[in-house]
Amino acid sequence: MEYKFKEIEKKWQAAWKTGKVYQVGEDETKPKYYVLDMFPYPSGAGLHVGHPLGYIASDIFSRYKRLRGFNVLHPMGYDAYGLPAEQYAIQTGQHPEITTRNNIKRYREQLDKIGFSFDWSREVQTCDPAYYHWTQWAFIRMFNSYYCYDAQQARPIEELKEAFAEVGTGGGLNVASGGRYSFTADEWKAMSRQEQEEVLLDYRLAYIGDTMVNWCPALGTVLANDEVVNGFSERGGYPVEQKVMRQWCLRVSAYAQRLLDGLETIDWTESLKETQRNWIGRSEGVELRFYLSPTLSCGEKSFTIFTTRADTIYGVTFMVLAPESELVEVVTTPEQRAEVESYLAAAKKKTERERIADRKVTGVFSGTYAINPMSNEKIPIWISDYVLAGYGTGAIMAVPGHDSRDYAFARHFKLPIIPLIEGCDISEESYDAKEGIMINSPAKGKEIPGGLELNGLEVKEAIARTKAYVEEKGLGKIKINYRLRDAIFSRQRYWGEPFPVYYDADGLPQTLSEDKLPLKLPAVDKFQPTETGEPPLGHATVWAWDKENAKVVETCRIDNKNIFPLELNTMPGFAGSSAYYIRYMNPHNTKELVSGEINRYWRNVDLYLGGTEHATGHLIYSRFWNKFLYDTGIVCEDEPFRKLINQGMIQGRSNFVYRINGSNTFVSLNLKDTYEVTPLHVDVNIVSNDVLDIEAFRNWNPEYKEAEFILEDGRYVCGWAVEKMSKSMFNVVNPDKVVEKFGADTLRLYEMFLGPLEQSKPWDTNGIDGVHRFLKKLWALFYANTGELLLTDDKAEPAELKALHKLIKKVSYDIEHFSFNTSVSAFMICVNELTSLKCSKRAILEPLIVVLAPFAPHIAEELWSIAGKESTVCEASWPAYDEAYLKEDVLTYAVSFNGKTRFSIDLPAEATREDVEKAALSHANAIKWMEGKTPRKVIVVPGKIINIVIG
RNA sequence: GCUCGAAUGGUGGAAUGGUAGACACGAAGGACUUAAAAUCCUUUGGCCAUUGCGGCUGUGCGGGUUCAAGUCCCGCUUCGAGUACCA
Repeated sequence: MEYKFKEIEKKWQAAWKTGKVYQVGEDETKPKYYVLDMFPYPSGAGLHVGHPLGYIASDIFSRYKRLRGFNVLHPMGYDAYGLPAEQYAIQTGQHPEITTRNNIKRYREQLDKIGFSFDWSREVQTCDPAYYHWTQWAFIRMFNSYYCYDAQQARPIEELKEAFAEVGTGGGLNVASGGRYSFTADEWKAMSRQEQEEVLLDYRLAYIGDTMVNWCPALGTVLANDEVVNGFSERGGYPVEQKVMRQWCLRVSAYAQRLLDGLETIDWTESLKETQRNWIGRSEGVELRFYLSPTLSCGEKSFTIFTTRADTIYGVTFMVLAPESELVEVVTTPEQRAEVESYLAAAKKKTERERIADRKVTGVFSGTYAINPMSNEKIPIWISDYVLAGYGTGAIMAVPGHDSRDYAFARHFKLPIIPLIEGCDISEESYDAKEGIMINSPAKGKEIPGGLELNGLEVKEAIARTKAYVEEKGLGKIKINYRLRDAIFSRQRYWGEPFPVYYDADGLPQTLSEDKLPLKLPAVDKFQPTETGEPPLGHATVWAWDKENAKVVETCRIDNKNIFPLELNTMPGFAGSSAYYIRYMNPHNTKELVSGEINRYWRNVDLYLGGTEHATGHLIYSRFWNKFLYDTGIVCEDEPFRKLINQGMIQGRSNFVYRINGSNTFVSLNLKDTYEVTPLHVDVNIVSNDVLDIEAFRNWNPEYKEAEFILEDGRYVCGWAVEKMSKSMFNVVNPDKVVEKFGADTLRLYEMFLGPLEQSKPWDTNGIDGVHRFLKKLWALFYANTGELLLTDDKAEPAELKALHKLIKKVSYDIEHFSFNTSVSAFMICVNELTSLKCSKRAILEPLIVVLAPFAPHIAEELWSIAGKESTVCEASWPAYDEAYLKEDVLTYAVSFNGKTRFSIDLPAEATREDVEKAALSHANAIKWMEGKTPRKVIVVPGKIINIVIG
C-alpha cells in the first residue's frame, strides 16, 4: 500500500483539532515547560519556507518535552500592529484592520498545514482591545513609577513626591532622571501643581519630554534607535533626520545595569549577549571638572567632561564641545561669535546621515580657554560636530596623541600633539592602545609641587592612579556611562495602541484610570497626517475624554470644561510585543494581565526561538518591560527568556537561464560560454534539480512562448546563486507548494535536515527527495507493495534492537542539543538497517514511531493507529534506551605506530586494557613491525585505536 | 576601525583530541520494465595502482603543542554578522 500523505495529514490535523489534543492547563502534577516562538507580523506576502524553520524546531522540542512528561505551554499569536498594513491603507484606503484580519487568516491556513502542536485557544493578537488593554495598563503603571537606584527597582511615584517634600533633590536621593532639576524641599513645596507635574515627568518611567528624536519625514513618524539603520528607516529605507520633539519615552536607561547583569543569568548565545552588551555600552571613567579662564562674566566658572582615559590628562591640548551643547552660548567670545554662529548654522543643516557620510574634519574656536586641573595649563575650547551632545556631558578633553578622532582634528587645525607613552610613534597616526609606559606626565620642567606623577607607570595603573587622585582632590568623580538611551515611545501613526492619556486644562498629561481600559482605537476615514500636521488620530471625530462620565466623546465638545483632548500619538510596534509571553499564560483573564497563581506556575519562557534581528530591539524592550513588572510584583521572574536560540535565516536560491543576446534562444549552463548571453532570473518553481521544465517556462511568461533552447544531454541546465528570498528574484518557495507535493512531514524533516538550526542557509529543494524517500521506506516496513500488513509480534533480534537503541540514544541527545539535522540522519540510518534486516516487528517499530513523532507527527500518528493503539502518539512516553543492546561482541582496533595506522585487529569486547595491549604487541612482533624495539608507551582508546609509541 | 562567528568533496553537511568526509543530494554504471515512473544494487575527495591486495595525499594559509590536530595554541588570508565619531 502506498504512503498517502495527503489523506493522512488531513485526517490527523482534523483529529487533533476536534480532540483539543494540544490544549493545556496548569497541572501541578507535572513539571511545566514553556516553549515560545517569536510571534510573526502577518504580512501580505504570506509565509515562505524560511518562516516555519524556527516553528518546526520549537514544535519538535515541545512534542519531545510532552513525551518526556512535561506540561508544555506552546502558544502562538500575531504581532498585528505595524507599518505595512498602514502604508497599504494610505495607498488603497482599505482599513488596516481588514488587511490584518485577511493576512492572519492566510497565515493560519498555512501554519495549520504544517501540523504544529500550538495551543490555539491561547492565541493573542496585539491589535485586539482585550489584549492591548494590558499594554495600556502597563504604560499607566510605568507612568506612575520612578526608578530608585538604591533599591534597584521601580517604585511608586507617590514615594518620590513625599521625598521631594521632605528633602528636595539633595538629601542623597539616588534615582533615575533626566537630570534637569535641582531643588530643596521648600522650593518643591512652593511650586505650583503644574510646575511639580513638569518636574515629575523628569522622573517617571514613562514620560513625555523634549528629546532629540529620529524623525522620518517619508513615514511621517519618529523611530526608535533600533528602527534606524545607517541613517535610514528599517522599514522602507527612507532617510531619517535628527530633530527635537516632544515625545513619550520609556526610561529604559534606568535599567541599564540590571539589563547588563541579567545577561549573566540566562542561557543565550555569547554573540547575542555581546550584541546586547555593546548596545548597553557600559563604560567606566571619570567626570572631570575644568575651570574656565578667564572666569566668564555670566558667572559660569567650570564645566564637566567624561573620559575613560584619565591617564592622558597631561596630553590634553584642546577641549571640544558638541554644537548642541548649552555651553557653546556661554563660552563664545564676542570676537568669535560670528564664526561660531555660522558654524552652528551649517552643522544644524546637516542630517545625521550626511554627518556620518562625509566625515570631514570641521570645527571652530570659541575664544575661551579652560584650565587643565593637573597641569594648570591654559587649553583652547573648540566646537565641533564630532562630539555628540547625547553622550557623556557633550564635552570632551582632546588628547590627540592617543585618540584617532582628536588626532585628525589636531592635524587639521594644527594644534599640538603630545606623546604620552614610551616609544609610541605618532607621526602618522595616534596611538590608541591602552598599553605601554607613561612619559611626559607631567613633562620635564612642568611639574607642580604635590601634583600627580604618572611617569613610568603602566597605562592601566596610571588610569587607576588618576581616578583615585581625582576623587581624593575633589576634581571630579568616578562615573559609569551607558550608551543605552531611553526608548522613544510615540509614533505619529494610526495603526497602533492609543495612549490612555488625555491633556488637562493646564496641558498636562493625565492617565485614564485603569478600570476604564481598554481605550479603543477610534475610527478614522483617512490614514495620513491631518492638514495641521497632527497624527492620523487627529481625523477622529470621537476622540476626547469626558472626565466626569469617564468615556470617549466627540472632539467638538472640547470647549466643555470637563472634556479634554486625548493623546493623538499611538504606541510603537514593540509595545505590544514586550509582554505577550506573559499574556499567553492567562490570555482570557479580564481582571489582570496574568493571575499571580498562574504566573507562579508558568513562571517564564524556558525556550525562546527567533531571529537575531531582534537583538537590540524586542529582546531589550521585553527584558526591560519584564523587569518593571517584576519590580511591581506582577510577575515572579526577573528575566523573561531563560534560554534563547536564534534560528538562521533561510536565503533564496535563485535559478538563471541564459538568453543569447538579441535573440529568444536560451543556452544551457555549460554551453553558455561560447555565446554572448544575458542571465535572467527564472522562477525556481519551474526548475527541478537545476533542470528547467521547458514547457512550464514557455507558459510562464508570454514573452517566452516561442523560445528556442540549446540543450546539453537533452536537458536545459540552469545556473544558480544564493540571494535574499524575494519576489523580484523569483526564488520564493511557498511552504504550501512543498506540502502539496511531498506532505508536511517531509517539509518538517527536510527543513531540519538542511543544516544546523542556527546557521543561515539557502533553501534548496534539490535534496527533498531523499527525505521523502525515507518516509516511504518507513511506510514499507509496515505495508508491502501488495497492501499486506507486515507488522508481527515476533521477538526482536539483537541486530534489530541495536539499530533501535542506537537511534533512541542519538535522537535523545540531539534534541536536547538542538541538533535536529543529525537526528534526521539517524532516522535514515535506522530505517535503512531495519529494511535490510526485513524487520517489521512491533517491539522495534512502536518505539521508533514514538521517537519519530516530534519530527513527523502525522505519519507517526497514522502508524501508531495502524499498530492498533487506541490513544494518540502524543500520549505515549519517550522510550528509554539500553546501553546493553549497543555493546559490540568484537571491537576492531586500528593499531598505529607513532600515530601512523599500520593494521587492525579484532578483539572481544570484554577484553581489558592489558589484554588489548598485549595482543597488539604480540601481533606487531609477529609481523615484524617492532623490529626488536621496545615500545615507549601504548595508548589504548577503547573500541577505536591502539597507538604504540616507539623509538 | 572595533566585536563576534565561520572556512571540510561537485552540493548541503557529519566527526566528546583518537581510522576525516556519517547521512543526503547530484553524478556514473547496473537490475526490474515494451517504455516511463517508482524501487533496488554498485561506485563516487584527489593522485598512483587496479590480474590482486594496496600506496600516497588531503579539512583556507604559515608555524607550534601532542604518541595522535578538522578539533587546542600563536600569526595571517578570505567570507559573513553586529556595531560605529560613545571620548
